[in-house]
Amino acid sequence: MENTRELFQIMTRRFGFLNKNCCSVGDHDISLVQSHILYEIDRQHHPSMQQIADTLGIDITTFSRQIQSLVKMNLVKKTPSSEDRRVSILSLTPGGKDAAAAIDKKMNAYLNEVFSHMSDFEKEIVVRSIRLLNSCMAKSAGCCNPMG
Amino acid sequence: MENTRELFQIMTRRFGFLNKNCCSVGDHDISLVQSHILYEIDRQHHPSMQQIADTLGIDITTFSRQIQSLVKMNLVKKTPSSEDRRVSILSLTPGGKDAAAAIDKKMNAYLNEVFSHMSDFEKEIVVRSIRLLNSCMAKSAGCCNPMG
DNA sequence: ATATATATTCGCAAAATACAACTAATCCCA
DNA sequence: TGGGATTAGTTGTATTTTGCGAATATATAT
Repeated sequence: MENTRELFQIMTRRFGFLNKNCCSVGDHDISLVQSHILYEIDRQHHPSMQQIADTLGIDITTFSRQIQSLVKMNLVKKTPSSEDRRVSILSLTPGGKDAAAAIDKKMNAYLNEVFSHMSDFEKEIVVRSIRLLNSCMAKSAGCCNPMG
Repeated sequence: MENTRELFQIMTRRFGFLNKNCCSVGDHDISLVQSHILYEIDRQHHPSMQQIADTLGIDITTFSRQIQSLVKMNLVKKTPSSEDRRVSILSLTPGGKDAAAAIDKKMNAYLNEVFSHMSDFEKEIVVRSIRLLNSCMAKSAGCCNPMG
C-alpha cells in the first residue's frame, strides 16, 4: 500500500464487492442499485421520485423503471402527493422494510466482523475518520456531492 | 450521521460517484470497469487474464471482451507467457500507462481537494485509519477479499 | 492417452441505461 | 383568468453491459 489513491481504490472496491454480495434477500434478488434505493427511501422524509434519483445520481427514466420493479416486488409503494399531484411520494412497504433491515443487518455484521480485528480505541478513530472524510467530501466543490 | 453503516454507505457511494466521474481520458471514453482493469494491470506483476478477472470479480467471458476493447483502443497488450503458452500476460501500452496516469492524477487531485479541508494531522489520522481498515477487511473471513 | 486448465468465441437472454417524445399537473404573469 | 412555460413522471426505442452455457483450440499435467 504505497500511495493514498491506492489505499482508497482498494477500500472502495472492497466495499463494492461487499455491497454486491449483500443484496440477495429472501425470495427476491435485489441489485446493488436497488439496495441503495431502498436505503434512501428509508432514510429520507417522504421523498419524491426526483429526490431519490438526484440523491443517487440516476437518470429519472432509469429510476422510474427501477421503482416499477420494486413496486412489482412489493417492496416500495408510490403515493400521489396531496400537495402536488404530479409527484409520487415513495415509501417502503412492510416487505421493503424487512428487506432494508436484512441488508442493514448483513452490512453491520460484516462491519462488526471487520472491526473485531481492531481495538475499541482503533475502531473509534476509524469511525471518526470516516465521519471527517464524509464531511470533507461534502464540502468539496468538485464532483460527487449528491447528498446535499 | 447516526450509525456506522450509514457512514460507510454514504462514503462508498461518494467514491462510486467519484470513480464514475473520473473515467473520460483523452480521446477515449473509459468505463468504470475499464479503469479498474487498467489500474490492476498496472499494479500486478505480469498478470494473466484469469488473475485480473478474479481480482475484479468479473466473469472471464465478459473480461475477455473488455480486454479486446482495450487492445483495440491501444491501451493494453497481450503477450503469450513463455512459461505456459496457454496464458496471456497483460501489460499496459504507453498509451495505457498515460491513461492510467491521467486517471490517477484526477483521483489524487480530488483526494487532495478533500484533504485540503483538514489539517495535516487529521489527514495523517484518516490515511492511517483507511490503511487499518483495509488490513482488517483483508483479514476478514467473510466476503470481499479479492486482493489477496 | 486422458484429463485438466487457460482462454476465445458464439448465441442467447436479462438488465441497466440514455435519449426523445409524450402526458398530466402546476406555475406564472400579462 | 387564460395560455404558454415548466416540472414530474412515464413510455418507446435503441444501445450497452453483463452473465451463462456450450463448443472450440491449445497447452499442460498425470
